[in-house]
Amino acid sequence: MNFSKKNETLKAYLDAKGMKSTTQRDFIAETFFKTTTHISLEELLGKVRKKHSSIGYATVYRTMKLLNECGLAIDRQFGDGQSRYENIPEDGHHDHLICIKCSKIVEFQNQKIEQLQSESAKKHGFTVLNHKLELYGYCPDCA
Amino acid sequence: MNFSKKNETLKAYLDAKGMKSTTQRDFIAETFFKTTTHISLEELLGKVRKKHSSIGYATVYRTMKLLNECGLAIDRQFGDGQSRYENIPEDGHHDHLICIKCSKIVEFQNQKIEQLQSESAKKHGFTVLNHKLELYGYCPDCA
DNA sequence: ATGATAATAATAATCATTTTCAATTGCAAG
DNA sequence: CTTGCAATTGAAAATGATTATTATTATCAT
Repeated sequence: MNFSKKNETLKAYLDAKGMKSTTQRDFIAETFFKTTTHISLEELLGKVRKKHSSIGYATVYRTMKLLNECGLAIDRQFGDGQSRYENIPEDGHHDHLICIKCSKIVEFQNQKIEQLQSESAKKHGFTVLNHKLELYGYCPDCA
Repeated sequence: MNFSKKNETLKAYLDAKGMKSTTQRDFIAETFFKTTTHISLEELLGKVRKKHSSIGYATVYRTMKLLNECGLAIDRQFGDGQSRYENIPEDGHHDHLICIKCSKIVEFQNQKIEQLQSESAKKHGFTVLNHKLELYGYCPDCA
């Protein structure tokens, strides 16, 4: 996989802030870009440590905060007490079903909903760039 | 104000779980039902203690968790490290159009979207109690 | 290579939320 | 109306995620 565009964005952001590119930052970012779901910091650290076993918690936290700031990661809270970061997918946006009992998260897509959102927005003269749809309830196991 | 319907829902939920109705629970719920914004646990405790000064943190946390579980409160996280709860208005749920430039917020409702949400949820075996839909973009003035 | 500066890993500290537990309360059967 | 017992409570301790600290190490322009 090639993340040259994302890497470019990150590098530009670091430059602009007078920050440096490091082995750890690059590897954490690279690892994150390969993910497809909303990964928790702990899970990400696990993946990262398979190659670089000495990378610490704080570095992952700091790096993900950076990626969020430069628009490469979306910070999401699903109410289970953990922050998760979502890699911005190449193939479009997905919405979430969240179990309020066991915190299970299921992704789904519904093109019609997206379409209706655009209509509602247009009705109020809004130009929508981004949206967030979360449905809360009980999953099959907790119903 | 009269919250008989909400109180009924809460009582039914407690009954079904073999839980009891208590002075503290009732008062915390009543206090919460009067709120109109996203109140933090700490703020709610403050309001509650004006009348019942000895009610503890844990009881407020436990009660709000209950209200969330039976669909009477929406748990919201704004990324500031605190949980907030939103009281569900009597006249139905509102979705939000949010301007990323001037922060204007417009509420809207779309019955078809709600319907499609139910369908998506059912497809995954979820029972949805509440939802959150936020559309981010530019309002007419900022477009 | 050197030096100034930023970044890191490990650790401790912080802060919101949960759990624990002894004391209290609600409720239903008698 | 009392009694008995399970559920609930408040206070304090514990937990768990996140952040700050600090000595050490890595980066990069010179």
